[in-house]
Amino acid sequence: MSGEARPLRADAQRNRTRVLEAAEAVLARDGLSASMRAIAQKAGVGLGTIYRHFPTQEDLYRAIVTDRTRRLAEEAHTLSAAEDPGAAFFAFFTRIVVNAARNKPMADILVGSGVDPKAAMAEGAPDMRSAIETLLVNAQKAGAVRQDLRMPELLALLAGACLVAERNQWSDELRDRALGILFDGLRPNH
Amino acid sequence: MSGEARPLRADAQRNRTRVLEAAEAVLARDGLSASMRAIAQKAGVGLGTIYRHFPTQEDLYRAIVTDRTRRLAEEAHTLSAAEDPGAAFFAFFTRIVVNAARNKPMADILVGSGVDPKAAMAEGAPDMRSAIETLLVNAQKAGAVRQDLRMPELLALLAGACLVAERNQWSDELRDRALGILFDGLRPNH
DNA sequence: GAACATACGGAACAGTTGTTCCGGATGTCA
DNA sequence: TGACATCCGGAACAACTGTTCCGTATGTTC
Repeated sequence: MSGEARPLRADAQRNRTRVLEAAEAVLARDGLSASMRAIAQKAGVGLGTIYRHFPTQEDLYRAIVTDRTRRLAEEAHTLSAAEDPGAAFFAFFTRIVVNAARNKPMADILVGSGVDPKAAMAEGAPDMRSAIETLLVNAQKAGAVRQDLRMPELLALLAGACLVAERNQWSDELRDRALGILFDGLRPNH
Repeated sequence: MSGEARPLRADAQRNRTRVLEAAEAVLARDGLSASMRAIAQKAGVGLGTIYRHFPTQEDLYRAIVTDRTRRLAEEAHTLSAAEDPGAAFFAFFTRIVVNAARNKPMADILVGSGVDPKAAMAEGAPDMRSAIETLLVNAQKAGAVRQDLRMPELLALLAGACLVAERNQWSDELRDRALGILFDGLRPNH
């Protein structure tokens, strides 16, 4: 119902993207416990400026997380079109974990809309969920993933991998070793 | 060097265990973000009383976490004596995860003495680490666990499982499904 | 039961946090 | 350039946090 919003003033536009960038950096570093003051400082901006653009901390965080999530969901679609189903599935799993290592809040989204109020933060979450589900189903049809694997346990394992990744600074090698073992468990034929 | 400390006054002794019990309960519920006030209230005790017994929040938390850790390490020894190596290994893995679901800080210990200052909290951590290592080596000798599995990735996978367990209230069924898949990855012969 | 060390409770302090508010600066448009 | 809506900065507020302090109460000892 709200018509076309008049374009932002130039400085407002500039500050908005500054805040977004700073928030992304600080969130990546501190996770969901990042403070508004830290973001304001990083952005070289006053506190009021942040609140002018994002009425609430949650609004700001959601803007970022939703964006990340959507981008990942797109990647999933690209992958499932380009590669063979098995490779696409495992590649995307890895992609999410790598992403989580650099974006602390990622894992919290995946644990799902559990008890934690901050967990149900991303509007893009359902998109990503369905993207994952598509990859899973296709990989199973192709025989690259065990038939008895279902979404709940897949998400649980994915979330676990992300949670570890966001806490430790894994070497690439360790990450690959751990994921390799996990992937062996996901494959059929034991 | 400090000689025998005179026994605590009766009420002091009573309050000390009250605090410990309350802290355990609150820590299990709120994790490492539990507040001293919450613990004091749960214990039916003043704030000063807590600080008399535990000079610092970290001291209190460490007392509990260290105790838990030691008990788990003992369990590991018992298991490795009683059961066959493979069963002992997987049983203990499961045991830790179940424990983590009820004791929020557990997982944070396992991620190791990383960046997080609160992670290096438990003095019993090395004990548990070596307990796990023993179980692993024995299970490998018995051929129940793949030979190329080493401690770093094992701890990573274990930590991941614990982190998920402490966040979601898993049904027992989901937990078993997820662990089942993970265990398949840990076994030899693919 | 008196005397004394010990321990208790909770107000008070210092540091966070998210959020609000408003005087003053700044971009925009005639 | 002038006039005005828009936007900015950061002090101030309220609600938290861990921690300190001290008047009071309580257990212990003779």
